[in-house]
Amino acid sequence: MANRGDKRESILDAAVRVFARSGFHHSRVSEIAREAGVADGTIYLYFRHKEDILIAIFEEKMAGVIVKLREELELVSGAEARLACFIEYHLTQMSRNRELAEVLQVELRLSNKFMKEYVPIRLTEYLDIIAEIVQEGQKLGQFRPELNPAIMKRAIFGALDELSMHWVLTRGRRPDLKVSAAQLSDLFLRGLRQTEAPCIAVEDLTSRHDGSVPTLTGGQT
Amino acid sequence: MANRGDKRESILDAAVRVFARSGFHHSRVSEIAREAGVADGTIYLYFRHKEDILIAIFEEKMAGVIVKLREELELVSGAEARLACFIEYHLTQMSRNRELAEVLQVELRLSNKFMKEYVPIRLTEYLDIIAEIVQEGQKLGQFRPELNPAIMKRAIFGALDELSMHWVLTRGRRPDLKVSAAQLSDLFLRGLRQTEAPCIAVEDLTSRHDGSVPTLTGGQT
Amino acid sequence: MANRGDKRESILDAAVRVFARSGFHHSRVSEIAREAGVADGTIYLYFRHKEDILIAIFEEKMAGVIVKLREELELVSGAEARLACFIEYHLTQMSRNRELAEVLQVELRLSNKFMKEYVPIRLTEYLDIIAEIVQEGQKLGQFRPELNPAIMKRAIFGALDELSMHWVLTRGRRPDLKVSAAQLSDLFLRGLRQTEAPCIAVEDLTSRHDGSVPTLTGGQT
Amino acid sequence: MANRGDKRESILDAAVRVFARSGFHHSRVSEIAREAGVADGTIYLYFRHKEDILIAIFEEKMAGVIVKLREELELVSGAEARLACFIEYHLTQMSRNRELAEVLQVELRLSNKFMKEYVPIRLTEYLDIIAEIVQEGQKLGQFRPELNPAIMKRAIFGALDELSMHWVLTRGRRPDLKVSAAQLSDLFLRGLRQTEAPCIAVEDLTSRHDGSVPTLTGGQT
DNA sequence: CATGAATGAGCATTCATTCAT
DNA sequence: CATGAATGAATGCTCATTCAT
Repeated sequence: MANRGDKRESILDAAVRVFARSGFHHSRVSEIAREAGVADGTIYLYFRHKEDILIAIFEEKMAGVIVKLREELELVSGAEARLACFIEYHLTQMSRNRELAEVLQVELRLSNKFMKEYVPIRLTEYLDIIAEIVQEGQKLGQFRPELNPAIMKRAIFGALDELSMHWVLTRGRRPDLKVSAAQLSDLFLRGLRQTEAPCIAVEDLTSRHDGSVPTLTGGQT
Repeated sequence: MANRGDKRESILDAAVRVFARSGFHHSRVSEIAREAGVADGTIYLYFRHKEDILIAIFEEKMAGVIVKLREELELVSGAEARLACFIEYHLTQMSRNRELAEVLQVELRLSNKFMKEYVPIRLTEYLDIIAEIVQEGQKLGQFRPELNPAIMKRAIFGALDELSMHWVLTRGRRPDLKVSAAQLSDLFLRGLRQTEAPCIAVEDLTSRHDGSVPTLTGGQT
Repeated sequence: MANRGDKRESILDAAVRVFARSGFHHSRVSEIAREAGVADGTIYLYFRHKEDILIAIFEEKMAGVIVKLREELELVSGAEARLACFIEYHLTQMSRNRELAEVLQVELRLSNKFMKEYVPIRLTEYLDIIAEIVQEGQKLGQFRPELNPAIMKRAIFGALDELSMHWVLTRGRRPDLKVSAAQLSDLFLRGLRQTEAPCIAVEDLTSRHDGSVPTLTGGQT
Repeated sequence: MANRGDKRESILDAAVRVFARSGFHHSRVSEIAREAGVADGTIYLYFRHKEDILIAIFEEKMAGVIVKLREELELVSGAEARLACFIEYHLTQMSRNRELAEVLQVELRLSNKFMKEYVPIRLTEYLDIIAEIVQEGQKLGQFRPELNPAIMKRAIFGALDELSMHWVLTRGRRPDLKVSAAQLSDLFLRGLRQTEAPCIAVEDLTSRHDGSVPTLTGGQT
């Protein structure tokens, strides 16, 4: 524990373990302190309150996830492949680190501050990666231009998140996330994809819902 | 307030107002009691804990939603139209009752008991309606049989839920849910739909992920 | 349950069982009501409050005890034999009815009202029986006149009560109350008894403590 | 209030005053805190529950009483004189500190935990001092060997306790404890004492109760 | 007399946070 | 920087008792 960063880090790591073990609300700050090997008061030199730790876990871990995610995406070319890569990466993270997944999926959502006050910079960044991929696909003519990337990013993230949540909350034999990833990729890629020879049915459908032309972004971002 | 049901109902209604106004954690049981016009103790004749009220709100309101949803679905024929109907119905509910939406989307998730101990019967039922529609489409040859309904239901619900959450949490000008519904319908229907003449690309995609044949349900239900 | 007396009686009996089982503080009035087969409110037609039941148990049961005790004492003649009879009778009651003994020895003392507000008519009566025996012995020249019956009655009752309490609170193999009775009789009779030829030592002792003559009643009654 | 011990002590002293004034059940923890000049929470750094304070008062004060009692007993020689000393000491304590006596005699007994869960180490120690004196007297041939010290200690303590309780609960002119002490000493010493020339009557009495020889200890300790 | 739904007073305890050292 | 003893706000829930029927 040579420098400031290390102590902060050890508190965060301790918190992940404690939160995963006891849940956020039942975790005592003093327990995190003990687990981290520091005094109670020391924690307040690095974090403003208990929920700050939770949010810091999210920010810090998400930052790492995003960096690695971008690296993965670099290795793949084409919007389709990249989206599939994103989906698989997201779900793969779950099984990589059970404790962290538990904290990010469940405990984080139990925090008032996170849900209501916090502006999730990293989450926005994460979602925007999806939007970027969608836009890239649209630019290259692979994905349909009439689909609003701001809505697509939430649809795709929502699907991933729901499946992740289900996986984390499942006791006993968990669903195979490989299969889930394959299915979601299949579903979303087909949904997004530009049909070489657009069928009449598609046009009908689109018009049936809002009667508007491809630029139906609805102002959402 | 003639009978038992009425008193219970008035407590639930009061709770929705109070929870939406102050948030679950900051709501005092005594405030709910005052708002409902009963004594504090009376609440405990109908509910075991404060969180019980929250869960009852969910169960009760969902039960109503499900009944009306099924009625709506009766009016529409064909898996495609029914899925579109479902999606629109889900998002439409949000704007119908802001207070209730706030409670169900945000406050409910802040409850430990709900997230961890509660077995969400109504939610399961709700999700299964999606699965039924998907299966119906598969049976009729409209939707691709290789897609696992148990995964699809979560993907679709997750997307709806994420967009709902975003809508509820947005301060200021909210996204147009009509547009969101249209986009989601478009996305998912295309994703699910059986292409008359399956393109080679699709087969490639499927095989790329798991190399298996259409029945990749992965044992998930 | 033909008449008023019966219902009152059944409530008292139920209360003894419930108090012995759960302790006074943990016993719910509603539980006593259920056990007695009456409605909660009915109890308040016969008793003013919960502690009233406890005190009524004491009064009622003591009344019976006193009646039978007096009958027993009638059969014996002589102050010495009567005191021995009293002692044995008191301790014998314990093992007769475990539940009642538990309630009278332990639960009753846990009641604020009993300890502080209640004027224990029956207990006074009970104690006075001891005093009467002592006075009888003094009148007949069997017991020493310098001993104050008002103090003796408390000394003897206190000894009996402490041994009873110990017996009730003992888990496992309980002390043999027959032996205790024999020892107490031996102790107190010797202590009270007029020695034909008073030894010098006794006079020394008495004078050592207060230097007064035999009539040291100290005004206590 | 320089150190830890002082703070604990001031809480105990405050508690004695508050308990004596309002009774244990009606005393608020916050009132004790105010009286002691500490925060409510501070009390829980030194005691686990409210009842813990009560029990600590007993343990702590009894420890002091026992120490001083042993000192007093050192000054006196002979089992007889020592028993008389014990009796006088016990009753003298009452009038020394009215508040403490009130708490130890009345409030303490109103505590469920004290009566049922607590193992009274100090009380046992206190009782055993009586037993030791009795045994000493028996060894020296002053007290009758057939009397079981384990029963005697409870008889003597019970008598003292009953007289103490009566004294504490008496409103108005209280009995003179000096007189009570003298009477009890007289009673018990005569009861215990070995008669130089045992009268026939005594043997009769002993045999009347159990027909056994002097070793009737009944296994009690 | 009997009921039992409704009442509402009452408070110990926890634990995040602070700050003097 | 680090400590950890001290703080004190904050409230859900129980259950004896009532009283309209």
